[in-house]
Amino acid sequence: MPAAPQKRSSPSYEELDPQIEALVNEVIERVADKWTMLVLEVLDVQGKLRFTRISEAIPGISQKMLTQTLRQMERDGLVKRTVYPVVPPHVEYELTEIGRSLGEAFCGVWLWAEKNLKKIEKSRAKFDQRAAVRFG
Amino acid sequence: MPAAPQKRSSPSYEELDPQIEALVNEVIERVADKWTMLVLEVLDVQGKLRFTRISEAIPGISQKMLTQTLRQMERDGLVKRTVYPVVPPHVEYELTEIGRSLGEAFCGVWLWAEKNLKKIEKSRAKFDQRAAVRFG
DNA sequence: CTGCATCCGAAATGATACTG
DNA sequence: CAGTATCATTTCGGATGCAG
Repeated sequence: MPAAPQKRSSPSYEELDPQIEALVNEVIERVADKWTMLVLEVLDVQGKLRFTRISEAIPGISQKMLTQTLRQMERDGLVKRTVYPVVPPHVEYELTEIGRSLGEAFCGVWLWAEKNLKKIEKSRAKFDQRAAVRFG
Repeated sequence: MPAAPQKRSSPSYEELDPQIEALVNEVIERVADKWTMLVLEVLDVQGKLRFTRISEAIPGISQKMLTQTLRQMERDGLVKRTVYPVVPPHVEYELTEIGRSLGEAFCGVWLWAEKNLKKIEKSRAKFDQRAAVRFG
């Protein structure tokens, strides 16, 4: 998509080839996943952890989703998986360098969410109220 | 939801009540949505736009998803919707102050993705190769 | 032009049972 | 303990038709 070259009043993201941009979008979609972010935070905060510890730290997650998420993160190089060949199995997960840097990058969003939580809730309440009025 | 208060050993993002944290997570999940981010970027770059313009700027999106996304963003106070009572209808969308600040917050993630794209692809290739070997 | 309602198939996720 | 496999369910998303 040749997207007519456009002036950006305030270049906040950078100009990119459409192709690169698509790839970046894809990466972000993957990484901005709900569980991925929670796992990221847990590992960032608590360091090296076993499978069960992580699942305990993330209340709603199923073992299926945790496995899946950890695999993806491992594949993307965000997480390092260490298996100790003992019985019963002992597996540890920890963030890699890239993983930690992603944590930092997300920090901005985290802070934003924290900071704007009240405003958002207020906005929602207002919106819902207006909607309710409309339908009597 | 009384959610048993939990101890956190080493807070990296800020110590938060589990309740606040849950809300923050919820906000992030909402906001980290695929279409939301694309709409966010388009409006950030191009400013005030009509419905059809936005849909043109985001190749894969269906009208349903665009409507849905814009509604959510409006509800969260990220987007301002202006209706000109003319016929045919004329509706314009633009980011609010909060919306723009979210754009900035996400900028870090965007840059991260751009910067680490290569590493991620390399990591994936390696991972997939190992997996392939495992299964002959 | 904008956008809501509905139907339908596809994909994501959860619950459960089982294995090394 | 750390998964895999399977099945049931929910959710998502696209297509279509209609309305203000």
